[in-house]
This record gives sequence, C-alpha cells and structure tokens, in this order.
Amino acid sequence: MLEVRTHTCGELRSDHEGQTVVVQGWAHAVRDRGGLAFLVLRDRHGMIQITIDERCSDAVRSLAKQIRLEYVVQARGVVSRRAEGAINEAMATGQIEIVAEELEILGRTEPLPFAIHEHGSDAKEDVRLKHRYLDLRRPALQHNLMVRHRASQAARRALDELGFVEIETPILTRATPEGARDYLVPSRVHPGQWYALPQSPQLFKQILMVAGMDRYFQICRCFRDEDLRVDRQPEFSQIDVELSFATQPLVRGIAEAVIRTIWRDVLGEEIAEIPILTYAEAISRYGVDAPDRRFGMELVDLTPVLADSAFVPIRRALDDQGIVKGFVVRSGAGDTSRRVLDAYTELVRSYGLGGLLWGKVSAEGVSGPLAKATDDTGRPALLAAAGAEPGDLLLVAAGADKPVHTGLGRLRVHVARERSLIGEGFAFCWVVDFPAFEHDEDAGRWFAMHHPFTSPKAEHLPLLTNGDLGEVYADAYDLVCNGLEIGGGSIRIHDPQVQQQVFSALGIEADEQREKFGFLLDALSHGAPPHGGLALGLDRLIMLLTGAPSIRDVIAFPKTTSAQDLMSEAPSPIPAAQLEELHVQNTRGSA
RNA sequence: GGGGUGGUAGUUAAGUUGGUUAUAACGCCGGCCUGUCACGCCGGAGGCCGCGGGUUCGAGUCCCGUCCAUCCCGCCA
Repeated sequence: MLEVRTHTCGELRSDHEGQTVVVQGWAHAVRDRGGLAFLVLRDRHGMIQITIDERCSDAVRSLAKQIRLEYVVQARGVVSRRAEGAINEAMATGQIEIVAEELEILGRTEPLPFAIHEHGSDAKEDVRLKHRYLDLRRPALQHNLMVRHRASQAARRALDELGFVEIETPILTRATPEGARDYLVPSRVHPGQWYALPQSPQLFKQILMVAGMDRYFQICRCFRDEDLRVDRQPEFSQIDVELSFATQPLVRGIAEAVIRTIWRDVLGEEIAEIPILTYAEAISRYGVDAPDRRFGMELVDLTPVLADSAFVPIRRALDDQGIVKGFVVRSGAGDTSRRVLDAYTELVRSYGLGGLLWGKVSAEGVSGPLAKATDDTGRPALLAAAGAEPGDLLLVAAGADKPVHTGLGRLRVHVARERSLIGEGFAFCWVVDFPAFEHDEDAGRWFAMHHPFTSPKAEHLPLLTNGDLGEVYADAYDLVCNGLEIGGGSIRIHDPQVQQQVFSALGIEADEQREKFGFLLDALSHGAPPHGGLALGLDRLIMLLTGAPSIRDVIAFPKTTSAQDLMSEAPSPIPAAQLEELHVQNTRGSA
C-alpha cells in the first residue's frame, strides 16, 4: 500500500537512528549477497541503503529478490547505525542504513535502454533524447534543472525588490519583418491569415512602458526558426526586462543586480566590477564581439610593420585595403606539430581566410610561412610589434578586416582550449557602442544590427537623415561572459518621428511602416516615456552556472539540431481534415 | 544550403589487406553467495552491422545515394 513518506532518500543521518521511517525512490543499486541483500534507493534528494537480512520476514526477503534496477520501491524500516567497517564515507547517508520491515514495489521497468548511474558510459544523444525521462533521472541533469530553478527564483526576487512587475505577453502574435524566421500558426477564424510566435516580446514590452507600467519583467519563451547550434534551441527563455526613464547606466546596473543575485544564490560567489569595452575595442583586441577574457593572447595589428612586405598573401591583402593581424602562443613553437597547424589553417579557412601565416620563432629567426613576410632586416620590428620571443608561435592572418578578425578571434579561443589556457571562473564584460546599422552587400541595403527599435546615440541622430548610416552608433549594450553573449539590450526610440526615420533608413517605406508597425507608431504618439531594457539569455546563464557543454543539458525537453523532439516525435503530420479547417494545404507529401 | 565526425546485441565499444561461426564489457534471463556499496562467481539468451543500390566468387569492411545524431560555416535584427 502506498504510504506517505516520512523522509526523502537524501536526508537521513545518524541522528535518525532508531526511528521507523518510510522512504520511496528508484532502485539505484541492487546487491544480493544471498542471505543478505542491499538495495540503494535514489530520489532527487539523494540515496539511502536499505538492508535486507535475517531480521526481515520471508515475505520481505522474497520481494527483495524481485527488485531490479530502476524499479520504484517503497521501504519501511528502522534507521540503524552501520557497523564500523561498513560505513561508506563517500555517501552522504553512509553512516546509516534502513533495516527493512516492509518493502513494496510501486513500479516496474522494461529493460533499460541505458544505465542511469554515473558510471554507465554515456549513451548517444538520440537514445538519451528518446528516453528523456530516464536521462533526466541522472543526478547531473537533475542538478542542472535545480540550478535553473534557483536562478529563475533569484532573478524574480531581485527584480521584484527593484520594483519590477511580472507581466505576461502573448504567444500568438503578429509576424514582423526583419529578424529571424518566424514560427507560424494558421488562423481558423481568419482564412489565409497567420499568427507568429514571438521572437521576443519586444514591442509588447515597449508598449507596456507607454501604458505606464514603469518597470516590467518576464521570464518568457522566445521562438526563432533558424538552424541550431550547441547554444541555440528553436525555443529558448529570456529574462526580459524593460523600464521607463531608463539611461544606459541605469539598465546596466539593474542587469548587474540580477546577475549578482543569481551568482550569489546559486554559487555563493560575488561578481567583481564588470568592465566596459567598446565594440571597436572588442573586435580589435579579440576579433569577436563577445570576447572570452579569461586568458590573454590578444590580437596585435601588424599592418604597419608589414606595410612594405612583398610576400604575396600580405601584399595582396594590403593592396585590397585589408589588414594583417596576429597573436602569440607563448612557448608554442616547440610543441605545435605541422598537423595541428594544418588544423588551425583549416579552421580559419572556414571563416573566409585564404590561409594562416604561422611562424615558429627561435633565436635564429622565424620558420614557417611567416618567414617570407619580411627580410632579415625587417624581422626584429615584426617580432617586436607582435611581442614574440624565441620559443613562441606566432599566428598571423592577412585579408579583409572581417575574416581576419573572425578567423583569428575563433582560432584564439580554439588554441586556448586546446592548450588548457582557460582558467576557472567568470570574466564578465559589457560591450557598448555598437554600430546601429550594417550594410548588406548582397541585399544592397542597410539592416539594423540590434533591432529597428534601438535608439541611435543622441549625437548621431542628425546622421539618420543626412549622413553615413555606417557612422551611427546605437545606444545598445551586450553583456558577455566567458565568450558567450548572455544578454543584450538598448535604449529604445520613444519619438515616433525618429522611429519613422530609422524605418526609412532601413528602406521600409511609409505605407509599409503604417501597415506593419502602425500600432507601435500610434503608441509612441500617445505619450511614450523614454525607455529601455534588456534580455538575459536564461539558458546560456544556466550553461555558465553549471558548466554544461550543451544547451540541451539545461532544458528539460530540448530538440535535436533538426528541431525535432525525439520523445514526443514533434513535429508530426496532421490529418487532412484538420488542415482543411485551418485553410492550409500541404505542397509536399502529407499524412 | 555547405563541410567535419559518428551509426555493429538493450547500451558502450572492438572488428586487421574484403574471407568462411561478427567479439568484449555492462545490462537482461537462470543459478550460487550474510556486510555489499559500480558487490562477486558460474551458466544462458540476445544481431536488418542505420537504410537503399552497386562492385566482387565473397561486403560490417570498398564505391554511390539516402536517413538519423552531433559539431562548425552560412543563418540567428
């Protein structure tokens, strides 16, 4: 018979000796020694050993023989101190055991597709995802979900204390141009019309500011139908924040307060003051806009010292207005094989570079492709500029600005990982002063780098109508930690005329502005306070807090890289009748 | 859309130059075992070698295609 448990599996200690207790859990280990058997029960809280010996009834002893791994079992018995030699120091409850008076099997299992205990080798990801309920039983994933819970609670408490109000916004919303591909939902009532799932609650939270809510937050789900990565899922969660009368330092301070509370509550760690980098500085020193600052190996500009180089790859790059940059791998000359250098070259090629100019520095000079960059007289200046010394490996790239920065920036992280140069801990930074607009050569037009509701810096507003859009900076900011973008936001446009200017700069004509963003322009025209905010990526925060290698390890029911749920088998075909009701027709094979 | 890696028993892996009956560990089934703690010992069952085609006397192995998982590029305001 099912009883109410008196304790969880993890909480019993020697203080409980002599008490009769009831525990329930999964059979984590079954060790049948014949006349004596041990059963380890596990629940979310821990494990406890149940002992079945000559003190137990025949009924209990025969029932114990039936128990298999991962059966759900209830045990009633007396907490007893273990004999001196039988104490298990590695177990939180290892001082004691429960001598079974009654056992009951509450649930049985089919043979398991993979082992739950940590010592079982990891099954492949598709097997784990298909049986997600088993994968989630593993203590590592349970821990990740607990961290997620505590982080969410900490964020809620921090924001509540700062006067923020939690408000839900719609999941069925309007599709907007720009941005990521939308997930769409057909309307039954309005034939041929569609809802979109929100890529973020951006416009709703701005309108809540116009509505006078003053300070809003929400832990909300966002949906983007784009290809996935190790840190990207089609649906993900944000701690979404917006406030009226916001200045950039005010918003950053609030975000920091949230992050500090989370780190304190979850890890018991204090976060040091968070430095601020400009976008230009981040790109120049680290090659990427989300720098990993736990290690050095910063990029150095070698364009000036190689300005006269006749070496073809460098000459060609410089003649095409390109740049030459590099970084030093300290003492890397001796232990970096040709094979490894070829892999580095392959890596930077994937970012559009023609190749990698490496050089091994010794007292005699430089060996490798980089040797041809200068003659002997120019070499000391090159090495001095790079900061390279004998024994170092110098990795250099020449080409257009973007591939050089991206290629070297990614290579820098790759090399650091490979050589274990990345320390423990968290290196936060803010990245600010982003360009507001990016020019897309293929499309032949400008796109908003952040989003079209981001306010340009006040001093750059005149450039919107009569200047170079590439010179306009956005009043935007990203929060970065350990090379991951964990949050981003901006001061928004609250003046409808400025908003229209930005739309126009993006090539959205007046009638299209009216059609697609009329409700925003209307709202901004009815007493909109200056406002701004940001969103923190909850999933990525949890990855940092838990050290999880994949975003799938911090989401209870994640999808595969092809956006399927292998457990429920979504997406799935839909019966023709249901499609018809929605006024939708398949153009490819249907159910 | 492009590139890399992987797919062999329930699971994780091994499988030589293409060669005759495809191995091992864990799990599962049966038996033994009174202080185990990833218990141990003995025995047994378990295979569409991802799928489809090709080469060959012969394919887990070679070739082509395809599917799935995963990592990356593009994409992700």
